Amino acid sequence: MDALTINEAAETSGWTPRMLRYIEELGLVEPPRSSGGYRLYGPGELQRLRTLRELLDRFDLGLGDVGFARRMQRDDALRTVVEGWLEAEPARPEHVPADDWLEWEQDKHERLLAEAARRDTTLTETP
Amino acid sequence: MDALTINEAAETSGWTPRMLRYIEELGLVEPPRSSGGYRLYGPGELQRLRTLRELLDRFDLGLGDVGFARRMQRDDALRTVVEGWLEAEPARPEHVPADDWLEWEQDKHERLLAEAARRDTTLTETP
DNA sequence: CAAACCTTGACAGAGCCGTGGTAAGGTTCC
DNA sequence: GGAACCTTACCACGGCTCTGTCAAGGTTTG
Repeated sequence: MDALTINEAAETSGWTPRMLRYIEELGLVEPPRSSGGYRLYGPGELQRLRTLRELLDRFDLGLGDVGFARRMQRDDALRTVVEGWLEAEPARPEHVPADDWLEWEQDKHERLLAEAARRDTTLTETP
Repeated sequence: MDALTINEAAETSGWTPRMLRYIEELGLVEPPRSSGGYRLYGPGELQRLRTLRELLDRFDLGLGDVGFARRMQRDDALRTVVEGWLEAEPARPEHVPADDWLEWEQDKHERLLAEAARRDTTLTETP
């Protein structure tokens, strides 16, 4: 019986029960449930909750930030497109004529977005 | 003279001038400046601004989300720790006794946070 | 079975985010 | 040199995030 109920978990982790429910809603820490529906926080969940707090304090993040990171990690299309966009940031290479560069950029993003679209439809189209 | 000034760039990109300044503030699109301080949007910046809009619409993101992704990409310590935290999420492996698993988890996070600290101090301590 | 706990759902407020506007002043260029 | 543009720096406001609290009802356990 080393699983804590929500109020106990709140006390040991430093979060409030309300926040524990919110954190679960964001998909960050999702404890298993008892047969009656009670959340059961085991050592793993408690550890995650403590390190989560450290993470937020240390880097001044919000729960939403970590939630977004989680989403990026799970959604291949999202991650690919965002990373593609960010990678295109560096200054224009001087050795490539501006026109060609633009064309290359456009092509690249079209490819990325097209790929994302393909995955979307692959996932959603179920006739 | 194929560099547009902020109002022209706003018109062609669909953003408002106010938003272009905000986007720059977030570090997402930082156009070079004229000698007098005017922002100069070249083809590359315009392309980035258009794809940024697409990106936000397509995945229902906020500018803050992309800003956070950018921060993660540039800050090694941040990326390492966040990814480490997220990777620890999967369910407890059944074949590892709970106590050992917890210990392993703690060690892992301590290592990650310690590494982050080391990088911080390496960067900030300049006696 | 009853006390003490848990559940979901709703409302509520403080604070931040995205956005617009405006003012005071500098730059460009005809 | 002056019209038209740009700069930064503020104030403002609707909406969303985070957090608390309460209500109505189900679960656990002595």
